[in-house]
Amino acid sequence: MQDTNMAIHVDRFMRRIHGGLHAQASEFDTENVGPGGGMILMTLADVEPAPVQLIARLMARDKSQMTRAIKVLERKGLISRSDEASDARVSLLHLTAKGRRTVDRIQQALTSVIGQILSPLTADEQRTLGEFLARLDPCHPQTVPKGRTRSSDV
Amino acid sequence: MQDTNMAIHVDRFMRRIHGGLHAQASEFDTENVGPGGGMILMTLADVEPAPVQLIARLMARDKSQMTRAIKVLERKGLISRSDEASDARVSLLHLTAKGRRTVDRIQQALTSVIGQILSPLTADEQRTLGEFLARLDPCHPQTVPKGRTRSSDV
DNA sequence: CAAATTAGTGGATAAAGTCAACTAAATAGG
DNA sequence: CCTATTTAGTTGACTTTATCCACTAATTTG
Repeated sequence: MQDTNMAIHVDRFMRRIHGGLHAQASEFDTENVGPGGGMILMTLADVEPAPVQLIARLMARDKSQMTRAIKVLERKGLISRSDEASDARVSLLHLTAKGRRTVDRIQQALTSVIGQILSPLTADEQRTLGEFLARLDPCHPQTVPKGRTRSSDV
Repeated sequence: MQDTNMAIHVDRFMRRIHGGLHAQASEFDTENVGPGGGMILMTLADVEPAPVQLIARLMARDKSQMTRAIKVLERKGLISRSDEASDARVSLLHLTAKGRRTVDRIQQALTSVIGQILSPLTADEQRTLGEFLARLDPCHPQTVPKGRTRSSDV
C-alpha cells in the first residue's frame, strides 16, 4: 500500500516534464504539431514504418481521430505513406526528412527539460537511471540481462 | 547530443504509462473524471489547499478552462472551496473525502501499471529508482542531500 | 485616490476525442 | 468457389477540451 509512493513520484515527474514542455512549446514546435501531433511523431519514430492502426493502439486512441490527426501531419509534410505489398488495406506511415527533423527538435526539447529536472542527481546517478529506463524498454531486449521476450505488451 | 537517448527512454516510459492507464481507465475511473480531471485531482493533492490559478499554472493550462473543469469536479463532490482570508479574490480548492478516495484509486491504478512496467528491474533496483525520483521532487526537500531550495520551479 | 495587477469567470470559437456507420480488402468455413 | 466474418481505414455527427479575449471585482502601486 505504501508502494503508491512510487506512483506519486512518477506522477510528479511526468507532470513536471509535461509542464516544462508545454512552457517552451513555442520555441521548439516550429511546425505547430501540438502535443498530440508530437506524440504521434514520437510514436511513429519508434515503430516506423507502421500502419495507422498500430499508432492508434500504441497511443490508446480512437482510430478515426488518428486518421484525421495523421492527415494534418501529412499536409505539413511530416509523414508520408506507402502501400503494404501483402495487404492492400493497410497503408504504411513513414516519417519524412522534415518529420524526422521535427522529432529531433522535440527530443532535444525533452532532453533539455529532463536535464533540468534531473539536475539534483549526480552524473553517475543519471547514468544509472538511464540504464534502468533502457532496461524497461521492450524495444531494446538486447540490453536486458535475462532474455525477457516482450511479454503481454500493448 | 547522444544524450537524447535519455529523452527517448523517458518518453517511451511515459507513453507506456499513459497507454496503460488509458487501457484500464474504465476499471478505476469510477467517478468519470477522465484524464484531465484526474490530473487536476492529482495536482491538487500535491498542493492542497490551492487557488485555481496555481493549479492552472502547474498544469500549464488556461485558467478559464480550469474554472470549468473544476466546476465539473465540484458538481461531482470531489472538490470543495473556501475563501482565502487575506485575499477576497481567491477561493481555495480542497479535495473532499470523496475526492481523496478518487485520488487514491488513481494512484493505485498508477501503481499497478508502473509495477508491470518496472518488472524487468530487481526489487533493489526499483528501490534505487524510487529514491532517485524522490530526490528529484521539489516537494520533498528534506530528502535531498544538499539543501536545495526549490529553484526556478514552474 | 487613480492606475495598474491579479484572481476568477463567461462567451465565442477551434481543436481533439467519441461513437456509429460504411467501403474495401482479407480470411474462414462450408 | 462463394457467402459470412473480420480487419484497416475513412467519414459524419456530436461531445468534450482547449484557447483567446473581454470583463468584474479585489488588491497593490505610487
